[in-house]
Amino acid sequence: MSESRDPRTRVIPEATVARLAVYLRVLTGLADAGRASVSSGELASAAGVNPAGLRKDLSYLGPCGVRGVGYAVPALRERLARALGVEQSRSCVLVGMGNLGSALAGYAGFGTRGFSFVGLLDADPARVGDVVGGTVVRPVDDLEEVVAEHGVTIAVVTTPAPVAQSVCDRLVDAGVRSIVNFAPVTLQVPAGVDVRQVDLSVELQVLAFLDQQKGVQVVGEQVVLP
Amino acid sequence: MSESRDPRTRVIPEATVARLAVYLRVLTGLADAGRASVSSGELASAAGVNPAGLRKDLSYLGPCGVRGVGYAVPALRERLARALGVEQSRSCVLVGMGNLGSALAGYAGFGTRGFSFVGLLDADPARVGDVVGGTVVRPVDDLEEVVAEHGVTIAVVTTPAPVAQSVCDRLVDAGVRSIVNFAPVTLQVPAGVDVRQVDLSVELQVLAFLDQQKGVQVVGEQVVLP
DNA sequence: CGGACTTTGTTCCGACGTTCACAAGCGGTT
DNA sequence: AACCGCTTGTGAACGTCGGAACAAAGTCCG
Repeated sequence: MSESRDPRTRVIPEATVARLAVYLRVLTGLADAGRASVSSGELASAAGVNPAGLRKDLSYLGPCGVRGVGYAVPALRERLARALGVEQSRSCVLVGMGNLGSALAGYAGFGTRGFSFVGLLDADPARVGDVVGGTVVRPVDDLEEVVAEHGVTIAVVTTPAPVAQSVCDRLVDAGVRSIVNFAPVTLQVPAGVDVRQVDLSVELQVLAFLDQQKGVQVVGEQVVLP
Repeated sequence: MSESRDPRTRVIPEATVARLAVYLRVLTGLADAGRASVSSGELASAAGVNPAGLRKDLSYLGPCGVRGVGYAVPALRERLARALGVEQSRSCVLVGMGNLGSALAGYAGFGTRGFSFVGLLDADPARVGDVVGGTVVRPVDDLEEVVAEHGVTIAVVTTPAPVAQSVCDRLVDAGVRSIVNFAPVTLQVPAGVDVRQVDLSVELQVLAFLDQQKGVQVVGEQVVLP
């Protein structure tokens, strides 16, 4: 139940993992530009974080820089990719080929970031057979088959909200252990399954709140607090 | 520069604000179902959080429940909407009408959640003039005009990565203070402007990392940590 | 009318994350 | 070969966040 205190197993905080992914993106850009090395200050600036925090994040992977010089771009890039588990491409399925699903499936950037959609599923027969991003859309009934076929463990849900939970249940039963959910519902999953919720409405409402706070200070427009 | 310590102004943590938006979504569903009251336990279960944490979140708004009974659904819903600043609809602009931008602009759910896209902008002349979700797409050159026209303070960026920063700069110059960015780049903004980054690649990579960790525990496959 | 049960609101505490500041180490230079 | 400047890596303090236990308060029932 409790995590082992094994000092050899460095536990990496989830917040750090998310930032490592950002560093990896920045490093890929630097590598494409032909840069050989970077300092923590420059990397931190490009990633929008504190330099000391960045160094601490990287230190979870063990020493990977050279003092007085900085970090070797290609080596650090590969090390981050290995730590994140995207060294070789990982297979994903995407359920729900509406506008949003089609947009995600057609985005070429995932291939270069270590992910490939091996299954695109939709319940609408009119959409089945379409080719999006080089993959053919299959009926949602093939869900279990596709997951088993490729040993998929990661799924993206872009279905309408009312069916998201049932799709999620089927995915979990089929063996999927990690889900990104774009439907505006909170998915109920058993322990051991990770869900990351992406909800534009929530993002907008957080901004609206911050905006409102700023509005009081900047504009001076009266805002009645009950 | 520093926040005022005014005891009347309850400072609400950003993490709490994000959860309040989730509670609001759940409450709207309950209201549509005709429910009159809810307990913190039921709300917390539906939102996927701890009941005690939920009560603490709500307590930032002041007492809003009845002991021994629970929370009145319509009253709490309205109170949350007011706290988040989405009591009346807020105007937003969306820049970049590719697949993703079109998907977001066409999603009807934002209207019911207090947001309306009063401006849809794209650099491609072939897309200008299209009607998405009832709004006509205008050239990106109209950006400053549209923002000023409606007093827009919130923007959504769904452009290709290379132009996201320049679009962001123009938005900020035009007066936008809150931005949701879907482009896979870290936007540089002056102080006082809030950016919320949404990056599916990052979400997937975090899941890949967690997935990999689970794989070590379950499968027992050796993973060499240098 | 009083007591007991239910549910909220609050307080306390432990853990986590972030930041600052300093020591350690490497390269370049004289 | 030794020194100096630069950058990494780490240790410690601070603030924040999340969870659990407890007290307050209102309702329902006998």
